[in-house]
Amino acid sequence: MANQPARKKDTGKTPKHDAKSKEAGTKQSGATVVALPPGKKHTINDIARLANVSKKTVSRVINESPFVHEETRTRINAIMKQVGYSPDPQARGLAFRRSFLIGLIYDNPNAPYVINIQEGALGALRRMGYELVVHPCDRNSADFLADIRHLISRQKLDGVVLLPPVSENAELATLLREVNCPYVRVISAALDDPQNLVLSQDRQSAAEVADHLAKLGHTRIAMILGPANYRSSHERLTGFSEALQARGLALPPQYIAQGAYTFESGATCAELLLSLAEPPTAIFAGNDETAAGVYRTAYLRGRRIPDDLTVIGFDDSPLASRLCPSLTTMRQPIRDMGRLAAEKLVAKVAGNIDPSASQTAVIPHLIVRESSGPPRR
Amino acid sequence: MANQPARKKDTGKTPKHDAKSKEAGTKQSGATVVALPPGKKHTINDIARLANVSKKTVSRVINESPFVHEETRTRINAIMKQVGYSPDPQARGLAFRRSFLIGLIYDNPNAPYVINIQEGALGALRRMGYELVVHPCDRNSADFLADIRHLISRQKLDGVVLLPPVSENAELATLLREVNCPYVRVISAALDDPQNLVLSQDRQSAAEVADHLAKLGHTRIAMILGPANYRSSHERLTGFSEALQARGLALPPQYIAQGAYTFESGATCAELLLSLAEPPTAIFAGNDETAAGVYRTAYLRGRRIPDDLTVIGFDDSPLASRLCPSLTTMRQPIRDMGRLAAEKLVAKVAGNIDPSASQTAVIPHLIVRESSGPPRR
DNA sequence: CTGAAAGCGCTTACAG
DNA sequence: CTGAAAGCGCTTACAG
Repeated sequence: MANQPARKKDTGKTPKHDAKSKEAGTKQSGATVVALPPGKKHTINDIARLANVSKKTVSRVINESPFVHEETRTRINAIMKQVGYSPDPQARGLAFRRSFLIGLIYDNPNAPYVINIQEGALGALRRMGYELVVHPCDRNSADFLADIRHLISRQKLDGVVLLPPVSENAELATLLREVNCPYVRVISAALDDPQNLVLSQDRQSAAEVADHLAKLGHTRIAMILGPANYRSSHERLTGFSEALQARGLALPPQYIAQGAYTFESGATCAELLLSLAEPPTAIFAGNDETAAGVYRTAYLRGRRIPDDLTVIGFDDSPLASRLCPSLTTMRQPIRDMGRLAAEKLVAKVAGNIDPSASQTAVIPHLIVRESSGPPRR
Repeated sequence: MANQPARKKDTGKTPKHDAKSKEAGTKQSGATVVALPPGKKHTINDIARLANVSKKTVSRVINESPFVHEETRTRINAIMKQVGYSPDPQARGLAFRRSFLIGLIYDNPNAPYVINIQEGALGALRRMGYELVVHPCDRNSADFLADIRHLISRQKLDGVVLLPPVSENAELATLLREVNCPYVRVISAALDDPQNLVLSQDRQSAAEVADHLAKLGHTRIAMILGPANYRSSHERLTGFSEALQARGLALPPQYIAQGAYTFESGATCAELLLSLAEPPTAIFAGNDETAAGVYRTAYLRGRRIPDDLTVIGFDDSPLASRLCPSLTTMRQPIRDMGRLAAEKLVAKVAGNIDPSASQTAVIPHLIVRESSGPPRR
């Protein structure tokens, strides 16, 4: 690399700027000026002057317009890189009438879930020149919708990602369509146009749990549900009970407990289930939090997991591997879902509705740990 | 309230606009026009026209300038409220040469910690008209500093909040001072000017743990440290050992294990400690994750908590109450720390260095649960 | 392929 | 206490 032949030395081009000399100020010496008063950023005008073109041409390079001479483009790009120029997002947004801001709207899913979605989305958004505005909210608040409407108009969000359970809110989706705000819903059932969804495949996942339990030889199998108004709860129940049935097993009503995806509800429901005359030998908890609640009850009652009771979770949250015994659970590729949602949303914002991305779904799989085993004879 | 006398009805003021009729377009009928073409937001010009003042006066009201007639202010505020006007942050930022964006920079603290800080900060920032830009990073990456420098200049961040462990990074602090970016470090030791800190009081907290163990009657007490290059690890050790000493108890070297604030390190260190000829009867794990690792080892070795072994954590993360037995731990008011950091930072950005806020520290306290008890005789 | 003019929605000096 | 002009850093039509 160091001793490349100096070719094209005879091109006849004069790379020096024929300094227009107006406005060029102190910088019209031969050498390219890089330094700037501290705290001062280069602007598009600086680049234009350095490159000896109009700011419009620089703008074209920034926005990757095809109508720029290859040589010009290369030169301008080099200069921008050299001085460390990056266009001001605010000025850009103002002129574009766009914000390059994507909202992340969520209510109450657990912390690891939010963090993972967030980091997945952030990675993708940064690459594409967007930033993320996180917006925790309360879907039961009276001004839930007004609050979000205000956020969107105030910040001129280019789009929003919705996490369950707010992703299931039909009114919110309607509002977003009304105000013409592109959105992607991370959700467990196809409640919308595929282009607005990232699907989490809860039904298939629950079926995998059923399969695992069936293979272990369990016949007295119970399930703890999530909140009745959570779609994922419904999906998991359907997938689980259908798969059991397909394997000749039943999920009788007394083995279905109404939980709430919480630790406390898991403990309470397990209490109920383990008090039955014929208690189940396996419990599919709605999620990992619920499973921890089941552990709690088993602990208090002196039931050993998995010898006396098999427990399965859902999420593979950090909690799952910290419990003793470690928890068998379904792993959701949550980070990927965040990334996918971001990519899909930006594609929509940019106007390319990629049909291949239309059926965005993600494949979870079972992580078998210590909490599941064959039923005691 | 409902039947207040209608006073001031004889003020003689005509609230109607003597429409200047130029530019007033179609809206010059008597009634105030609120509706707008869908997707179109009101601008400062709309408000000015509706209020029959210059946009500068509206600007003064927005920015709470004292130089506005009270009557004028009231009228303009009413109009803004009525049409649901809020100034465009991008235009505002561009003109102000400020972004109203605060960065949250963190590397690797656990998810609940980040979420709580985030929501605490967000609550405060929103009230003050700022938004939060979250920025997960990798402090071991080669371009760690360049990455952050770039983020700040690209987004023109008005300030940043630093979370441990990056808050302890001296180079980063130096960089921030160089580029003249206000910052607040959430940190466990006063490594900086008080106005740049929110202190987490790790030393006092660890002392409280020592006190609890002493009162229970433990004499063979061990501690698992965090990473050597984490300041909090040092603080907790100092606070713990000094407090033990003050109570006539020792923390001999063989009872000090080098952990890493992780589940795995907790398990490994516990293995070591419990293999000693005279194993400790109590272990102060560096944090809750580490405590979970201790639980794991105790579980595998058939040691019962708290009968055979007392375990104390630090953080009161969600994990603490989910473990069986539930974990005695120090609760840090993390949400408050996020709020405080945001408030402090904005005060600095706005130029008021509130001296009363200079010693911002937060008071943790011990949550006694099931994992601590007297030593077995 | 390139540029001069006008504008995005707000603000800062500068006048009154 | 109030306003007309110019500008923040970028873009969109509109011309060449």
